[in-house]
Amino acid sequence: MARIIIVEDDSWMREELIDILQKAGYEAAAITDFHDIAQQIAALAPDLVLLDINLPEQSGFDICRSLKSRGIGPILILTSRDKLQDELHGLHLGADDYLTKPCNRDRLLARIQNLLRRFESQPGWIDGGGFWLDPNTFTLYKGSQSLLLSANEGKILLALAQHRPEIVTKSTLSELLWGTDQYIDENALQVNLTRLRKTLRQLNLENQIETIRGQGYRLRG
Amino acid sequence: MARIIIVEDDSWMREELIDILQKAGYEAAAITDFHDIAQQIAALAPDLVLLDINLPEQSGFDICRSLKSRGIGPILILTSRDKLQDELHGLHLGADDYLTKPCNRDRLLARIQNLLRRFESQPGWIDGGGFWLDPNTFTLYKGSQSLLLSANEGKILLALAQHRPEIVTKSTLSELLWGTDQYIDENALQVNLTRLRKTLRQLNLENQIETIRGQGYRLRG
DNA sequence: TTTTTCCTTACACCATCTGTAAGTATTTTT
DNA sequence: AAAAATACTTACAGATGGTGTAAGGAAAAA
Repeated sequence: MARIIIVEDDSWMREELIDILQKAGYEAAAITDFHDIAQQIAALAPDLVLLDINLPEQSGFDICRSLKSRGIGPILILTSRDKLQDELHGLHLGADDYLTKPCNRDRLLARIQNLLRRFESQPGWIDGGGFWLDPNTFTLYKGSQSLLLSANEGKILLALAQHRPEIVTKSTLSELLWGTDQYIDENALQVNLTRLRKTLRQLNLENQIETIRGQGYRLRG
Repeated sequence: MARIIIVEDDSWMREELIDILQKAGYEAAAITDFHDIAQQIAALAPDLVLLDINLPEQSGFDICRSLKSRGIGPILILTSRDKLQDELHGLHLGADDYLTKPCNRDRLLARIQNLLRRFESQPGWIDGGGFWLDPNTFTLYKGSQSLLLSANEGKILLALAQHRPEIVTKSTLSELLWGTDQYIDENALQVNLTRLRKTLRQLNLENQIETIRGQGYRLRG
């Protein structure tokens, strides 16, 4: 059974977490000495780390990075809701998932289960049919070739790949790019589609994106 | 095994190079379509580019510059001209080393091995003292903040962090940026140092880089 | 003080990304 | 078949960011 190491300075919360996890069948333990945290965790070789981002001595972010630099993971970050926006949004700090406190028991277990499963066999790439897409860097792979997409190209293609082979409406894409489903200027979206198609053609990916007239687009396959 | 892409218009030479490299255990392939060369190479994501500077259609110099601007490298220039001016020109354009034709087999392989070692990508994060640096993406982390460095900034900071707290000479940095230890234009290096320091200041990292007068720079800590 | 070394700022060039505009092509409807 | 609606493409221009050059200022050493 998976071993989970908890880093949490609030002792009540700590005991609570250990209890929940052990009852769920995990091997759970907590760090109580907050010196050289990364070192300790590394020695314990956990299958998952539960890390509170608000620690007294050392920044949770630094610990997270230190762990990742040692190849340890996955890491599930615990944070209060108000700090989430500021600190975690769009940040590549190496954490694999995050959870806002106070946390619901079921949600916590779901996240952990998900994360453990993901870490077993998840390459971090999305299958687009005839190609692969790295959702973090927007790098497109086909065979031995690769290509870096622009931000707009990446967002569109990722949405299409995630919903493949279903239709993604134009208003959905519009909201993705400009944060509004107002969908005022449809031409801008079309231009971006043209550019994406042109880019795909560089890897000999022809006719991947199908137009559904009056609705939106979808990825073949 | 490392993938090497060859750009050489002389078909005999091309086959010869492929043969040598493949027998040496490399994955070697050549560009045969001399249209949009930089684009092709970029898509192939090579570990090293072997570039003949005398090409029929497009100037090898232009290709070299284009590749470097996309962060592709290292580049080993092949030249039959033995004009020193041209070669220095090439190196200053971003080539990482050069070789005169006709080339000795052993020397070619030695240069390649050397270059590949120099450009090996590293895993994980480098501890810079008050910050962390991702050596692959040149992302700078401090606490909850992160920042993407430019190519030059990243190269310099990475070198400093790797040798911390030792001194990195200016000629070393010059070679890192422009592929030559000639250290011709020291001002360009200083400007890049200024820019790096300014960028570090954005994360409240003051006085991290110390100047060792007459020698070079080093990272405090 | 004088000289050497280092730092900073402003400028110009280039590449990339992106939305706008205008015209073309395709499909649907009448 | 013609008209209308929808989708596509191309060219242009503004914005942004990275870079080397040039020139002058600042700091340290002689």
